[in-house]
Amino acid sequence: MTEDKKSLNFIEHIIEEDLKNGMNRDDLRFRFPPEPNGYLHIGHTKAIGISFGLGLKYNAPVNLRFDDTNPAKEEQEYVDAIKEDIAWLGYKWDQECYSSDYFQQLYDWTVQLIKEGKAYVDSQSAEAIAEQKGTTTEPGINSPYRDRSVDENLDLFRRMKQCEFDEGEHVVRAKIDMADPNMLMRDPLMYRILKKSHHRTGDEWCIYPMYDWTHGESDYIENISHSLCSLEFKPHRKLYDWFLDQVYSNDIRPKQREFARLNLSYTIMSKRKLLRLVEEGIVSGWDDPRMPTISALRRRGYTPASIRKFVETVGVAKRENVIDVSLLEFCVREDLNKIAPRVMAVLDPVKLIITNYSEGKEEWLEAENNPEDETAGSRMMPFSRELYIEKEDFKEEAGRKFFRLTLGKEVRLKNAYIIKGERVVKDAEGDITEIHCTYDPKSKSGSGTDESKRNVKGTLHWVSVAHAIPAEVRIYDRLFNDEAPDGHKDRDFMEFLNPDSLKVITGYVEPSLNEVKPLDQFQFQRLGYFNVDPDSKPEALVFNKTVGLRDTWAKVKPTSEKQNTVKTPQNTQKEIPAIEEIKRAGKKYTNLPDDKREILKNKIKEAAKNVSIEELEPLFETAVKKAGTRIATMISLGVVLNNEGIQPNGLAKDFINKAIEDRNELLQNEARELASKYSL
RNA sequence: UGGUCUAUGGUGUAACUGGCAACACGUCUGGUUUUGGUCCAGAAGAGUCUAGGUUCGAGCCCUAGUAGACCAACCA
Repeated sequence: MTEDKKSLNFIEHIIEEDLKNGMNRDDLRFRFPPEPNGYLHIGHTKAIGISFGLGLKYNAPVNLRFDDTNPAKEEQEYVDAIKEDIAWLGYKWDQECYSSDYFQQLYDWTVQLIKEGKAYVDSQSAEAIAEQKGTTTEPGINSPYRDRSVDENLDLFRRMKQCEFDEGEHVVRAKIDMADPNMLMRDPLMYRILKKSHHRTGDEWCIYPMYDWTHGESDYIENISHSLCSLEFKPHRKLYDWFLDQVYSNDIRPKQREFARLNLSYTIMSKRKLLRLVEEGIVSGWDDPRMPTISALRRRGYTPASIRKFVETVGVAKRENVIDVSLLEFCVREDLNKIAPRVMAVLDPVKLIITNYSEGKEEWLEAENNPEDETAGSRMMPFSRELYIEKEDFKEEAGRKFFRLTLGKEVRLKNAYIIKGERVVKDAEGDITEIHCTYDPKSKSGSGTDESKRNVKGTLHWVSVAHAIPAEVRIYDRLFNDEAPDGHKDRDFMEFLNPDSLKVITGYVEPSLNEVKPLDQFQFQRLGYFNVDPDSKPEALVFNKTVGLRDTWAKVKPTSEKQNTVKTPQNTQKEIPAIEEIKRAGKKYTNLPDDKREILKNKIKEAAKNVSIEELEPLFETAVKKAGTRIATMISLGVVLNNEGIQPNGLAKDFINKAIEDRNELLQNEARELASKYSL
């Protein structure tokens, strides 16, 4: 427990503080409260990771609570999917709860509030109520029903429950304050009539409690100590506390705290928008591997561990954030690198013929399954005269940086022999149909000869034409071309769809893959991580590309050689005006140790090259106050004068003269130097 | 035209009650390597939104700005 050196996030600080102030460690309890109205996505994993992570850290129970107060949107199907996803992620909940379990308790509490004059039945239309609500800048006005008698309220509320009224005829409201600057406090709705069948309570109820009235009370009922949610619920906290005050006696008092939700670049998280992708057939379903849903990630080959690592790495804070997908990709690669067996697959084949290898001969060569895992063992791979290699791995002529096969150059076929490119056969269009090469029989991998250990620059993967299994391979790219597809006010996110987000090709995989099962994961060597799609059948294999290997070659490749690479955003350095740079530097100048000061001084000089004396002048005045700014300004002045070849006068001259009197030695020196140079 | 929240390298998160800004990803070198992967070593990159103030000393405290987010669903 104490060896946990990692710094705490702000929520953990709050908990530590509570513990220090006397809260019992055993009273810690958390919850994850999804509404079962859709599938969980990567954004939810943050909330899941926070609450369940806290549970793990403090060895505290975490409830899974379905916030099912709106039968119009919720379905059992989603409940099941959510449970499956959370379990798959590897988290264990303590109790499985439902807000609907508390409907009776909530009803009873409402009766109590009505009796205390803190709630009333309003019989106006939704429009009228909205109109009276006021705006953010003007207070609302009281409902004409606000002062109904307790008895009348009680009677109406009872009859609402008996389903004597139609939807919209009456609602129950809390009597708080129609002038509160927080709109949520202006007599918020507690109940509405909904004549819908609920996935758990059926037709038992026709009045359903609203979120605000339900959430805090549910936390209270379950003895939740810390109720964590995303930032948009911040304004709800006041109401959360108000409702809690009405029923609170002296038990654990739940605390709502809010964190910033997760945003991922190049994707969208809104359930509504994701639904649109599904309904309009842009994707094949909620688990289309291009979707950000957990089920899609699972199908695509992401591992639970990688997602948990991702959430942990992303951290928890209160400011808006956009996480780059490259971090998610890093997390899967890191995990898969350790566990995914290596195999060979050629996805864009060209035939390679070894002319000095006997026709009809075949050899079975040993190949290790995972260099990162000694226990993974090895397998045998068939080798023969005709192989497939990647088109990309051959060029008739290439520069020194191309480590792959060219005419007259040697490369190694991984786990096999060293070969040398001899000639190419082309079709009528001039496209290469065959590459002919010769091999060095003494160079067989693992044979122990000197030749077998010889190092050549390049190593290629390959499969034997006669033995390879054709397979469908689905290659995914990001669904959107824009970093924040739904971040544009005047443009629909659908405009940013990437037309090339899915490519289906036929590849050739080594024969050891003939017995794969859905979701098995592999590294196709030199290409990336792939898994077996549930659509796969023994006679028709289907693979998904989870993520490519980190590819430093792709970056140095001349653009003409690149194909279909997606433009990634450049790491643009923030542009800071030179004068701004000088001001900033000055601010810190005197606080720095000598060696750092020297670096800073050079920076100032560099910046000053782009500054004119006019731009510098305003600094003379502000410089009077701060020693650091004075000296930065002085240094800049030297550069500027020199650049412009002018004599300092006016403000500049005064500044230099004053500086000679300054008690800061550094400044004095700079000033004296200038003074003597321009003989002032 | 109100209220609430937020502001630290390209991105994300740190910095215990004020003490010369750290970690991860990304980027760039070099080494190892029968994966242009992994691994190892190293580098560059911010002076903490702006302007003031308090202090011997401010990313942390105060004031005023600026920018962004959220808030007026019988949704959660």
